[in-house]
Amino acid sequence: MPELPEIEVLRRSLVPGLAGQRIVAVEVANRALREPVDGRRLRRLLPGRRIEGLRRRAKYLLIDLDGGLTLVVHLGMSGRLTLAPRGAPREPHEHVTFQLASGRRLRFRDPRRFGLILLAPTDRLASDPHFARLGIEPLEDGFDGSRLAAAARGRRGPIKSFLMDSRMVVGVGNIYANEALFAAGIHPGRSVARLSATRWQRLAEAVVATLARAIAEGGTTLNDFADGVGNPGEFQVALAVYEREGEACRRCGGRVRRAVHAGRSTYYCPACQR
DNA sequence: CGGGCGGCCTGGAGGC
DNA sequence: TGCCTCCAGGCCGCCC
Repeated sequence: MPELPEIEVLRRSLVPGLAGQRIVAVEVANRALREPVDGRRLRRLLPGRRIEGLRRRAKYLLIDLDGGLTLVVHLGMSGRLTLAPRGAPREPHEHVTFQLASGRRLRFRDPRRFGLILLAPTDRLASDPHFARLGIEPLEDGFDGSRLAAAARGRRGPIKSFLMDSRMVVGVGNIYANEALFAAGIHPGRSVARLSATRWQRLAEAVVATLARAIAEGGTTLNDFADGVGNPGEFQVALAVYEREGEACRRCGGRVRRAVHAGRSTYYCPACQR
């Protein structure tokens, strides 16, 4: 489901129901996520804590708690984090549930269990192994073509793989890499070693514009994405190339093509992207 | 060293 | 209808 826009949409949707709330209990029904959930630690450290705010880093949602702790949630491919009303029945694949003082519950569901839940001291997040090697945040000040070009110096390989490499740029997954490259008019297979400064800049601007528009549209709902209160996104209707193999390019009318880079589907218009 | 690929899991879609 | 294969929005680690 979730790339940067979906996590940002989720974050915003959860603020009203979570900010200032106290966690009163934690249940772990299934600890087998990408890394085992430390249920004992969660139950020992979370009850009684107040949620001070929600942040996002890359595709991680950061729930800051009083006492200097941060609850880190990653949705993987199929994770969902939603607020359920008091008394709502447990749902399938609901692996971790946080009971709130308001009576609502924050529940984490994840059929494929590629997600992640962990607790870390807020002031040590940056050096946590999950965060230490993350690259540039594309929606922060200073993100531009020259920073992208600098990160790519000495590297080889297709620009699409570079865009999706979280050590270089964070938050851009398969959907938005495809869409941003289309918006920039750059062929996804083009080597990072053969991109002019002008095109690096165009790409940076396309990444920002694509992510910002997707956030404004509430994210992309292909199968099952919904924000923290159940609203689906609308950006899927604006997708220019993703999952549109054989359909008409919205710009030139030619056929959208599919290829594979690093084992992932790549969609592009061979006429518009060079 | 950096890039590419398989594997982790389950469910849904499509083919036969 | 039912079974089988393939594929999926992320990420890590192994291999070359």
